[in-house]
Amino acid sequence: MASLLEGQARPIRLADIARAAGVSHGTASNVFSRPEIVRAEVRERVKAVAEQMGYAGPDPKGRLLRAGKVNAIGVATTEPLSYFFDDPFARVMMAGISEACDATGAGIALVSAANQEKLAWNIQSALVDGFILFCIEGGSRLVDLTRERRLPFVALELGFQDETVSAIGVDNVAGARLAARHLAELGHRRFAVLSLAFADNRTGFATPEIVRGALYTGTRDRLAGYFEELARFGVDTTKIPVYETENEEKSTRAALEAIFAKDETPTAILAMSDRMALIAIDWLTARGLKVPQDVSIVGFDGVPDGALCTPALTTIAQPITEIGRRAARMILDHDGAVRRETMGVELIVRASTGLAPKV
Amino acid sequence: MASLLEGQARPIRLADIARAAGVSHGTASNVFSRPEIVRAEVRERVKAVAEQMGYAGPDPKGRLLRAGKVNAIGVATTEPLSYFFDDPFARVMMAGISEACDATGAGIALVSAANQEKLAWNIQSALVDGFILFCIEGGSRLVDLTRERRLPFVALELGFQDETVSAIGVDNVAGARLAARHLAELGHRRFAVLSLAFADNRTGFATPEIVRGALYTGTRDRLAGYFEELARFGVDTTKIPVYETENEEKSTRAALEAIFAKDETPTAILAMSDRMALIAIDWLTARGLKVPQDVSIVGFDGVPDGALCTPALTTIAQPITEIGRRAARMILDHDGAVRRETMGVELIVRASTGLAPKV
DNA sequence: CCTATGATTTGAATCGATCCAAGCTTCATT
DNA sequence: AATGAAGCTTGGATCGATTCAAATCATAGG
Repeated sequence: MASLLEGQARPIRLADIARAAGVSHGTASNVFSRPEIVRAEVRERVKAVAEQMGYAGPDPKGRLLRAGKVNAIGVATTEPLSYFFDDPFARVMMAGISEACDATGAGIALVSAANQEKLAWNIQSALVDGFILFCIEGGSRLVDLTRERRLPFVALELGFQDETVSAIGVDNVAGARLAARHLAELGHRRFAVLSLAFADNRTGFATPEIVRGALYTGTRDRLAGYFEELARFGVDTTKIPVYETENEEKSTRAALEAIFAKDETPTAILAMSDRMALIAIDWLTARGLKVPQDVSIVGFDGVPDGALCTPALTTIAQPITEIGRRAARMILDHDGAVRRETMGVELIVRASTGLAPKV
Repeated sequence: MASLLEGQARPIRLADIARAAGVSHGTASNVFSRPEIVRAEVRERVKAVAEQMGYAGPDPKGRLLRAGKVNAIGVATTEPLSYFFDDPFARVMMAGISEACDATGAGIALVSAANQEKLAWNIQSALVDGFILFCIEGGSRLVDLTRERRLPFVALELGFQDETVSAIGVDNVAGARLAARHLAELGHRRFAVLSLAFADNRTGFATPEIVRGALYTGTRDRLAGYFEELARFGVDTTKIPVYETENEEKSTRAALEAIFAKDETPTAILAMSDRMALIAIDWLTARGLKVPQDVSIVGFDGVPDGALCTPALTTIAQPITEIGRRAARMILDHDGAVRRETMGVELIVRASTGLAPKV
C-alpha cells in the first residue's frame, strides 16, 4: 500500500534503492544488470529492499541513454498506422520484417502520422536504431525526412533515382515484360494500364512528358517493360491508355471509368499492383464484363489475397517476405555501407487471364 | 563529406554545436525546441553551424530521459511478432488501436519474443508509456511480467479473475447464449464445443473438474453460456463433448478428429473462436460433410474473414475495433484508476448454420 | 603477523538533452 | 540619467541509469 502511494508521487529510482540498502549506485546497478559479480549476501539485501520499496527495475529510459542502442527498428510510411494491418502487401512485408526481428529479439516501432507535420516530428523522435521506409505516396519526402535523422535506413518499393540511399526493390522491367508477354501470347492486342503514380499526388491519364519526368522510376520501369514487350508483338503502344491512380479504391474506379469511356475498350488490363487489379476485377464483374472471357487482368505484387479471390489473379509475384527479411537484416547488421538490391520476380498464372475474345 | 566522416567517429551532440556557435547549451537547445524565444540572429547562426557540422537534431534518447514520456504504447503478446499481421482478430484490434494512436500522434511498439526469457526482457525494456496485452496462451504470465513494470496496462480478451488489473472484455455468457439459442431454435440437439483453453497449455477433452478450475474465466463463461441456454431447451449438457484447443490449425483438427470419432456425432458445433470455426468448415468440407446441411457451425469473434469464406460464417461478433480504440485510449488518458469494461456482442446469422438434419 | 592476490565495492564520469532561476542587455519612459 | 520592463542568455541541476579505474576487503600463503 505504502509503496503504491509513494509510487504515485514519484517513481523510485535505482539511487533510492542504493541509499536505502546502504550500497553505492554502482553496486545497485550491478545487482540488476550483472548479478553474478555481486556478493550473494549484498545482492539479496538489495533485491529485498527493491522489492519492499516497490521498485520497478532499472528504467529503460535511463539505460537507453547510456547504452545508445534501442534494439528496435522503425517502420515508417506516409499512410495512417492502420495501413500496416489492412494492406495485404504491407502485411506480408511486415511478416518478413517480424521474422528477422524475432530472430534477434529486436522490437518494431510503427511510425506514421495523420499529417505531414506530425510525421516529421514522429520520425525525428522515434526511438529506433534505423528505419525501413514504405515508400508509397510521398515517398521522396519520407526519404528526405528520414535522412535528417542520420540513422541507417532502407527504402522499399521505390525505384529511387538517388543512388545514395539503400534500397531493396524488384526487377520492375523484367516483371512488367513477363506480364505483357503473357497477355500478348494469349492473343490480346488492345491494352490499358492501371498505373501507379509517376510523381507525388498525380492521378489521371499520363502523357509521355509525365512519364519521361517520372520521379518514381519504379513506375516508369514497369511501364517501359510493358511497352517494350508489347512493341515486340507489334502493338502500337502510343495508343495504350495509361491512367495514374493512388492505389486505392476510389481513384482506381475513376481510372476504370475513364478507360472504359473511350471508344476502343481494352481486352486486357495491366495493373501495376494487385490491389488495383483486384478492384478492377470487382468493377468489371459488377459492370457485367466477365473476367477473363471479356477482359483479362494481370496484377503486380503477388499478395495472398490474389490467390483467394474469384477469379484468382494472374500476377507478377515479388518475394515480399524475403524483401522484408532482408530489409530488417540490413538495419540490424548495418555496417555503414549503402546497399541496393534488386530481387527477381515471377509470373504466376491463375484464372484472371485467358485467350483474347474473338473479334 | 567531412561531416559524414566525423559522424562515423562520434555523433555530434547539442553541446558541440553550442560550443562551435559560441552560445550556451541552453540557448542551443532552445533553437531547436522553442526557436521563437531565441533572437533571430543567434538562431540562424546556430542553425547554420548545426547544418554545417551535420547535426542530426536533438537526439530523442536525451530528450526522452528529461521528458519522461515516450509517446508510444506497447502492444504485447506471447505469440511471435508476425501474429499482429497474420491473425484476423489481432489485425482488426490493431486497426482500432492504430486509430486512437493516429488521433493523438502516439506511436505503437510491438513487443513479443521467441521465448519466455526474451519476452520478459523485452517487456522490461520496452520504451513505452503503457501496454496493451493480447492475452492468448500464457496470458496470466504476460500480466505478471507487465505488472512488474508498474506502467499502466490493459488486458484484452481475458476473463481475468484478478480485479486489480484493467481489462476490456465482452459479455461472454450473453454471447455464448445467443449462439446456443440460435442453434437450438434451428432444431439442433446434438452438439460439440470447440473450446479455447481453460488454463495454459492444455488441449484435449475437458472434464468438469478442469472447467471448474478454469484459470481463464472467459472460456469458462462461454461454456457456461452455451450450457445454460442448451439446458433450457432440454439438452443434456453433460453429454456434450468439449475439446480444448490452442486456437490454431493443428490442435483444432485434432479436436475435430476426436469429436467425430465418437459414436454419436454432432449436428452443430459451437466454436469459441472464428478461427476454429473456419478451420472446422474446412475440415468438414474436406471430409464430405456439408455445412450447414449436415453440420451447422457458429463461431465467436466476428472477424472479417468470416463474411468472405464459403459458406459465410454465422458468428457472435465482438466490437473488436471499438475495443482496440478504448484500450488505446485507456493507456493514453491513463488516470491511475483500474477500469474494467464489458462490451456487448451480437449474433450475426450467415450461411454456416441451418435447420438440423432430419434424423 | 605480513603480504600477495583475487573478489567486491565505491564514486566519479558519462550518456544527450531540457528546464529554470538568475543575470545581463536593450530600449522605452520619465 | 535613472528606472523599469521586457527580452535573451547563461550555467547549473536534473532525468536514471551504466561503466570503469581505484579503493577496500578477504583469504591464503610464507
